[in-house]
Amino acid sequence: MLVRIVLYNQIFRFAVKDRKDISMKGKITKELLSAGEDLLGWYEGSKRTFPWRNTDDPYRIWISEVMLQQTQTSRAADYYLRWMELFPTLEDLARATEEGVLKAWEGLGYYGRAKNLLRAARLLAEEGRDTLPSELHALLSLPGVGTYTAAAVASIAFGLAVPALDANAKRVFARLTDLELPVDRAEGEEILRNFMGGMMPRQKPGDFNQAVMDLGATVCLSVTPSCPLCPLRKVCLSAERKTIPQRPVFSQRKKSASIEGQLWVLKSEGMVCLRRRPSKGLWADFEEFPWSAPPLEERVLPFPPPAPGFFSSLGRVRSSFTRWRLTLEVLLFEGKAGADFAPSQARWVEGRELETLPLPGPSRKARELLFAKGVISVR
DNA sequence: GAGTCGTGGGT
DNA sequence: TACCCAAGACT
Repeated sequence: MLVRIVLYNQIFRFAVKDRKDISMKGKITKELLSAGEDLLGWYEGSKRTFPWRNTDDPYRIWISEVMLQQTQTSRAADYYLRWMELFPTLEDLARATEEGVLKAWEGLGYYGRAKNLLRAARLLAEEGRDTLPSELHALLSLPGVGTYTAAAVASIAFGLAVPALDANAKRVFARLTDLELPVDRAEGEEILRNFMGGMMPRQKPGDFNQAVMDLGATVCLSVTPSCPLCPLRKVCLSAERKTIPQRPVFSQRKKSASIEGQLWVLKSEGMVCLRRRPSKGLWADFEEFPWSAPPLEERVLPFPPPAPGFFSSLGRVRSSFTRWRLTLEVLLFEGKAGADFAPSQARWVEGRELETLPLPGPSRKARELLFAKGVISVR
């Protein structure tokens, strides 16, 4: 709760206070404020079109913002449209099942987001609400809503003047201020959030936040920025000093490691064998084909591995998360359950059930292999 | 603060 | 191929 209050104070300053206390090596000047207006003008002519920009429904904006956490817009669009057909309102979502929500989220990653959406919808429904609250602190109290998402929803759906500091905004303002501090640490973030909040025009905060993101996604690119096209080039300290390629600065990038292993598809009379994952950690609560990739995951398999000679390889599937790059060989065992293999802590499901079951990445790709190779015939 | 949590496209 | 990284939140 304390954390929530601190976050709340961090972004709430800009909803109530003036353009003071900008802890930049410079201040919010008239030129900068004017540039902010220029950016709004640029946005009017250059903004991207997305399905979530056709609405002012706070529920829809909330869903889109959560889907877009660490996710590129091009991937979220289809999921958003499908989600709105399945769960068009907050009440619909509150009545949904977790399996239904996870199935709708399947393939989008960070599945805690979907679980949190459901939790939040149920919490709000219990309070008798039919839409999102408009107060910043109430938004922040929802599971899965942090500083960025609260500010985005508050500004876009409710017109509150709070800066939504996402990765795009960090890049844009780290360059504008030529910030040498890392943008993934509290000190750097605080400076950038102050700067952005100070520069933000008070009349269209939602448009301003989205303008910054669009600028970061189409002009102020990470590797190949188009500075000549930038409406902020005249006030960009980094462009002036030719430090664009060095901005923004990140504190640490951890290296990743490759791991190889095997994934087993046990098939017996049209049925396949799945196990359930633990309720915490990676792919929590999902069912999946059993796999092993020591030393990353040395879990007890639900069966003694079948004798060699009865299997065929269907190909490889890849998946990466945190600092691991996982490659699994998909091995198919066809035989008779009980005789050729005897799973213990697993369940058998009909092949066609795989379609409706939410599966984690490797199992999802293995399922596609099964369908593609006609091992299981549905569709 | 540092780790964890997914995925697929871009270079 | 082997990286990088994107509309972050949580523990």
